[in-house]
Amino acid sequence: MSPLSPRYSPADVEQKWYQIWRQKGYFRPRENPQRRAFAVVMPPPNVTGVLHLGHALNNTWQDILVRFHRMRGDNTLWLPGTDHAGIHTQMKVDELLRQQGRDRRTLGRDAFVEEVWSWKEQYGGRILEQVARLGASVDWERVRFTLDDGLSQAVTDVFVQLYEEGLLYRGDYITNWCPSCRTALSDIEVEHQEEPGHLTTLRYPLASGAGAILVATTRPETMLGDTAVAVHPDHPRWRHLIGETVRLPLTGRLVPIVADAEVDPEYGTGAVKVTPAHDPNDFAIGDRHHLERIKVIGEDGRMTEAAGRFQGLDRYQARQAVLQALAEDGMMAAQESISHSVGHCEKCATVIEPLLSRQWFVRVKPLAEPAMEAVRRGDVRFVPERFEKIYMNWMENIHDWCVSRQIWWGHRIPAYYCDACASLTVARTAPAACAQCGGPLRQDEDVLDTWFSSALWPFTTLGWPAESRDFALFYPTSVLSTGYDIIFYWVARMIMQGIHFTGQKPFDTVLLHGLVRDAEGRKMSKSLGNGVDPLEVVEKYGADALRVALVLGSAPGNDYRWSWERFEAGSHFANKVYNALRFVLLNWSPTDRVDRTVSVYPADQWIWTRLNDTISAMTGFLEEFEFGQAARSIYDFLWDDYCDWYIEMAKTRIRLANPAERRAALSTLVLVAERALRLLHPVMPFVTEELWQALPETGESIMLAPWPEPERERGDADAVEIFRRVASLVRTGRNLRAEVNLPPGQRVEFVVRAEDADAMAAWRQLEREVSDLLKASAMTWVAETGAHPPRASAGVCLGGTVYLPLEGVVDLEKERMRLTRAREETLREAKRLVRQLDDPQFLTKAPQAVVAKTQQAREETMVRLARLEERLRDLR
RNA sequence: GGGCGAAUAGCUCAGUGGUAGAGCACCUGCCUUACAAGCAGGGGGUCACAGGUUCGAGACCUGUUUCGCCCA
Repeated sequence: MSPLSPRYSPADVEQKWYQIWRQKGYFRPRENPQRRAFAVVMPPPNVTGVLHLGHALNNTWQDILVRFHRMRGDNTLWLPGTDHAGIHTQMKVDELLRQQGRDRRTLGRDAFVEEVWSWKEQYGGRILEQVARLGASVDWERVRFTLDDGLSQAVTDVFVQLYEEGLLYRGDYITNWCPSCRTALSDIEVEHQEEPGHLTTLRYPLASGAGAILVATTRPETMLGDTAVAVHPDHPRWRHLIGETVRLPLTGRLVPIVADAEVDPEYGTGAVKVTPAHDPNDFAIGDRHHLERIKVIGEDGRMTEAAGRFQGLDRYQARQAVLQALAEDGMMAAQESISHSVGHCEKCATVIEPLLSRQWFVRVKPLAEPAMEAVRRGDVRFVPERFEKIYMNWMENIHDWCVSRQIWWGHRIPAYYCDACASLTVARTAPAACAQCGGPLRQDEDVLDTWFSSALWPFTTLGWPAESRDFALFYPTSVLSTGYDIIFYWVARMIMQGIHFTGQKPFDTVLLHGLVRDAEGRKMSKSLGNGVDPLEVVEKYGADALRVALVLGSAPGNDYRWSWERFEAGSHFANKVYNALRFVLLNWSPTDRVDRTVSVYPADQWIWTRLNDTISAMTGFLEEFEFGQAARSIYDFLWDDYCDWYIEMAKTRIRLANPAERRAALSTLVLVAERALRLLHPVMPFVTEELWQALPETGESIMLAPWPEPERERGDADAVEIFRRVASLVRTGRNLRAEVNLPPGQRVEFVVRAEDADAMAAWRQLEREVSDLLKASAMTWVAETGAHPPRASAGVCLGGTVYLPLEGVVDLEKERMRLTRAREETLREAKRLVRQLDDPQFLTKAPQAVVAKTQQAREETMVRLARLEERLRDLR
């Protein structure tokens, strides 16, 4: 550090230290099995991603934890990596090809996958480079990618094992189909939104000609695929029609009216049209009644051949055309506007088409049970705790998981089909030929859901299923830090798969952060343009400022609103710390040696006591993942205690006193700062390293320095009392100066009257400091009985009265009003305390410490009241 | 329909049963040789509402209102 510039410039500092740390291997775990392990696997950002503030927040949390544990001597691993993001990446490369006038389909699968790989090589590592800019102390030798050989083999192994255990099956079911992405999705990849729509009532004439049955639908175009009408068996209006046949309008198909208890008799007309190929409920009804499944909408969202004259129309055009045709035939009975929930693809926002298709599913319930039990018995803990309920609630109502995706980028499903004998083989390595008939095999075209491989992340990254040293040392991992929005996608599945495959939970603690929003509380989105690139913040204010701003005033699980003001405040703090140390270093001469003996000077003992308290508080907060409060405690210590009080008091001895006193003050400044920087290091790694290295007699790196422990022998309770009195005196004196509008630089005389010997002794021990802090030209100390100036502005403080004797300046009327106000306030306070201490219930039931504290407060308040009244009498 | 959260200073938010806090904004005065990205002083609150538990509730319990989110 060059102490020349009065402004801290993070840009000069941050990149330098990160490179040094990385080169020297400080980010690597010590791999000492004797030490307690602390392992975190980074939630893999996807390779298409650009860093956003959510990543910055999450990585800051993880880095705080990891640096804290490393300093505590734990065998600490933070493993980074990225995720292949199947659909998302494929879309990205599709777009790229389109710009080049090329197309995935004409390119062919192998060539396309080659394209994606080369794209990944070019851009895939960028997000990790961005993470590095935040100061993340990850082990770069252990970077993983979900499509790495080892991880891919593990995915295949897992698939095969689940299949052999009967937990994985292939079948024809209604799936959430995205006509734009052209793939099936799992239930949770569908986002439901309330949207305006129409509920249309259709007239379905009975084949017998004896009237019609009315059915209500929000999706009239699917009527072309109807294969039944269903009513509740007890429905009063329609019950008598059960068993009759309906002649379906437009198609003329004859379909039965069936009874099904699942039909809600209250909804619509109480009768529903049944389209087993296009609705999950209708599919279930179709299953129960063995109905035909007719697909009238295809994978491209257009009407199929089965839709007859509507073939080729887009599903929304078809809706209009079908409605018009029905109206012309007099089959439209009514239409009303309604609001209903519509599913959208979370990737591209296209309306999801429930479609009958053949997919692979994981039977989840058997996996969910042990995963719930692990949380129930506290084996896996959620922070904040309330998310346990959300997890449990979802797990209890879990449905089978559709894991096949009709895309090319990802882990290809290890299932092989023989067209000759229609047999299916699921195998770890591709078989040469069909085991049944010796015929040729073709591999399943589909790949697995990206989350299927992400679910294995905590153990496959450590080498599983091989019996690796890392797995033995670091699994189960310690903390999984992520946003509450992916509890279902990822956290729940990791717990299920982890327990099922390794027999152990994947992590002890799930630490959840909230969403980062803009100043108006909106989610950040590209279309709104309300996000901010964290690197822009880093360039403007530094990574330390970004980190401390993200942490200060935030709490686990709560959303965070970002604003430039918060980042700016963070940079102000970095600058404050820099300047505090700059002051120390400017006064330190190269020949000085640090005096490590215990100083008995009250100011020194006071700052050590405050430091010790801060160490205890901060350690506790970090252990409980209360990063906001941890940051707050070191922030307050450095700014309020160290800068505003201690440095100001130390200046007295540095400037005036003899060499021994000067050395004691400077050594305390250095020693306390050294420890405070260590406390701050996990939150603000760069500025703390820079300053720590500049301090005399430190070490190789603050990263390797131990986490501070309280040093009680250096603190002292009496010193705290002395400081309380001194601070009260100084505040009161400054207040007087401000009341009479004295220019801050002007030196004036103060008279201080002590109410007893203790107060006098306390003040006199630090009288030089008091004099400096008050900018006094002279201090006159008088005893209770001593003479005091009648024509003076006066204020009551803890331990006595301060007088500012200024002939002609004192406005007696104003003085009386001020004192009267103070007396009234004090009187209210005194009454409250007296009332509380008169209550026998309080005296017997409240803890002794609270009673003692209240008694002390009462005594101090009563004395203060008496002195205010005395002063008011003086003014009469 | 079920569940979860939020409601605290003008704004954004911390707050772990014991005298209501921070940052920003606001008012007054200061470029006091660490820092104007700063210093000193100041104003500003029925802790959404109503009950309850407790010696004591912003915090715990019950209900209500408003807003947000998740699930179906």
